[in-house]
Amino acid sequence: MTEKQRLYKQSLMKHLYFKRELSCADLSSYTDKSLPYTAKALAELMEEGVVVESGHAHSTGGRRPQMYSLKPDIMFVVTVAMDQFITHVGILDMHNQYVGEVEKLELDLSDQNDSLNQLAQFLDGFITRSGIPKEKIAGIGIGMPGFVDATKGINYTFLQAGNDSIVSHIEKVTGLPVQIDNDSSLIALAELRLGAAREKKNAMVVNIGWGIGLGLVLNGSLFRGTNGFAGEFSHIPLFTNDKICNCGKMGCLETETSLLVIAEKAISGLNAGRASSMKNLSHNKVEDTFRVIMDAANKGDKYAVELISQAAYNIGRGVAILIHVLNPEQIVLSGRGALAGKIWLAPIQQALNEHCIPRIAENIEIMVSQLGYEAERLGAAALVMEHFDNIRPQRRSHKLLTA
Amino acid sequence: MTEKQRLYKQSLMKHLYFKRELSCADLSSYTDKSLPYTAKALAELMEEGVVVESGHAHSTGGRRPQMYSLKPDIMFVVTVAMDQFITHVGILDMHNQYVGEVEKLELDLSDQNDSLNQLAQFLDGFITRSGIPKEKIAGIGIGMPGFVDATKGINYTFLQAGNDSIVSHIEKVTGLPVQIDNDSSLIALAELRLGAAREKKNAMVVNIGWGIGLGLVLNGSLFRGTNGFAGEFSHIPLFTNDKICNCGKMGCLETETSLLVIAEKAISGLNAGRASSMKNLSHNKVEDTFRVIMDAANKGDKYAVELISQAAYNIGRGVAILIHVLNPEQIVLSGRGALAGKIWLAPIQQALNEHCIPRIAENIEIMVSQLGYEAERLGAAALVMEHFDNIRPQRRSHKLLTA
DNA sequence: GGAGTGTTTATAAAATATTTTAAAACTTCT
DNA sequence: AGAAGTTTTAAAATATTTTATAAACACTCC
Repeated sequence: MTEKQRLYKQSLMKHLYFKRELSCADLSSYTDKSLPYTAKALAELMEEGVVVESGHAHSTGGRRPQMYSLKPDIMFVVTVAMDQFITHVGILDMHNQYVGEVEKLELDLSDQNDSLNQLAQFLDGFITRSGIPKEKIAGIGIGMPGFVDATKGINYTFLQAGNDSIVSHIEKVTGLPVQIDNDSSLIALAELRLGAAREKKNAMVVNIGWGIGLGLVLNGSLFRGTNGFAGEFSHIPLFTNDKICNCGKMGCLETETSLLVIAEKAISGLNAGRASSMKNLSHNKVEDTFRVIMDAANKGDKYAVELISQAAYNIGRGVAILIHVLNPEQIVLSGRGALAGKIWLAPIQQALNEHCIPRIAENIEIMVSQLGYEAERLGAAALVMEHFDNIRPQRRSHKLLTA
Repeated sequence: MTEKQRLYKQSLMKHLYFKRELSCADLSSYTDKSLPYTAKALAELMEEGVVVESGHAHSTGGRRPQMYSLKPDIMFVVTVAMDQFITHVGILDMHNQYVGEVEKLELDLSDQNDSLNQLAQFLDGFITRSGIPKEKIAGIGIGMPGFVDATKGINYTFLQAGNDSIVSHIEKVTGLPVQIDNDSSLIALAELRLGAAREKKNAMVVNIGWGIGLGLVLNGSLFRGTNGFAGEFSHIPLFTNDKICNCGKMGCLETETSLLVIAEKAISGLNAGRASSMKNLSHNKVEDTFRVIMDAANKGDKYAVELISQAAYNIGRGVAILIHVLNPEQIVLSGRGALAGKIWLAPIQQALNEHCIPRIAENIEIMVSQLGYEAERLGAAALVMEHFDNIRPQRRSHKLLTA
């Protein structure tokens, strides 16, 4: 088998991973190769035990197509979803089902000490504990907040690795191929391949969290810009307020819209005597504080709704800019904030009505993500599979395709 | 010769058009085909008289490559650059040299009457007068302001064509393939293929004119969004002023930055007694008024410089947003405004310093276009050639490749 | 200032990849 | 039951790359 054919088969596997189940004709048109040619490759993959038949699909007026899917245990992906304090690690099979438990690692990203090595060691141990042989692991996908240069494998904000890159350090420790990217981009990737943005060509995925992240789907694929920094939505200069952002500048979108800002406004508002059902908010436990605010808003607490609406409206102003510049067909709200769902939707829509030229906004679909907390984890796995058909061969165990 | 080979040769021609002169090895790597294969196609193109040898290039350490270029008169492109009042029409050969004179047509775009048909008839007459047989014309490229849907061939702002599209109407009258796009996008295309953004993967081309246009180069090609509306920079909601924009909304970038606004500010400032060397500004002749302001600024008139600087700074704020969202490697200033050159540069840079996260802005190259008024015309020609390797065959005369 | 070494381009022949064509096998619709 | 549409398979034809070899040139070393 030549390199080229191997690559083609990997590309088929990639499509089968993302779409779960496809006919030979589907694969042929996705890969732009002729039917007989993909049929041949598919037959080989079945011979190798990688692909299995999975029944027949409905007829569309002719012979019913034989469907194919990946054998779920032919390969696995390690997914790592980090936030500032906690890292979730899991293993997914080729049907995106968890194998074993998702484990938590308490890792303070802003702690400059030894976090990277801690992570690497933990991952190596986790893989060993799982009992899955490394030859069957396609790679490790990592999502983290911060300024991530995905091509260099570096995070300029967290986990400094000295001279080494994050990617190469973990690759050395685990012996497996590693991919990293910014959390918002991975959420967008998950939506693109497995979620609301499937089949969309241009979509904006807004990640409402401690900052306001953005993942861009342009021309049907994830867009990362020149250095992988694209989507720094949180720090666009949109206000003429005097609030200093933690990026050092003033007037960033984040200074009026992030969950942190909402929490702080709530606390100072209550202290100033605003009437509300909310109680016991604390600066220290932002996570809890925010949950309380969300719950109150869901129950109709007027002040809580007002706080969220203000933030949402301002996010909407930012989204209006995106719409004018990029003319997307869909906006997906995602992240912690979006879990509260539709409270965000109306004020954002309101802002779009006020700030968008009607013709450019009229057909845009605005929705809340269904993937929830799974988004980043699925995105991390998707990141590995996204590269599966053009990964450097020496980085992949040879046994994967001959097992 | 099969369809596929014909397409491949057309793709070679396209590359030769844009790069002017290439070696066989260059073409092979641009098109991702093997050297012997492109050598064979190239030999055929030479046989057909389409391609000629054009000397040897310098050696890069080995045998000097034979260079090839298109025979300039093998084919021609009609370029049409429209603004609100005047339309410039010309014919370019395969070396981007004008054949005959550029002709002007006074055509008021906002006049709903019969402008489209007038244009179509004028173009047909122009082509006939040129003496070039239609079989040798690859197509007509048209750039115009407004909301252009390039795939549908419609302009929602100007030149309504009833049930018909602009493209199909002109195709019917002239019998030639027609492409249209928004003026700012064409300027960006010209910069990408023939100007400052050659070899760049991500660039923003800002078109400073009666509005502030934007052309986006993303992943090495022109980005148009879902409906071809991408780049509506002029109407992003960036200010909380009360000025009503001609789009009907308030706070658009255009309300503080367009050349029209600068002219109006200048007039009212002078009426209010501001000291300046500028004289005789008039609301009616904005074109002249703006020229006077530019000249004054170039000569150091303090008020003129101040007016332009304010506008430029605000454009810079908008560009800062683009930089955060799209992480480009280059910003090109273009259009009428940029003809005044470097007066704009400093305030824009100033705004970026204030509003951009340093790491994301530090390597961005900001420059003034060298193409000047030629940009849109070259872009219109480039638009035709951009589609040359995937145009529907029935839309092209058969003689082009067998002449 | 030539001989040797390494690099790049050019071309022909051989090998392989890929598509086209055609026919068979199903399914649905009428 | 027959017509029309769709998938599947096999054989033939074509497209494309690989391999091998030669030619042209730059650079270094003596």
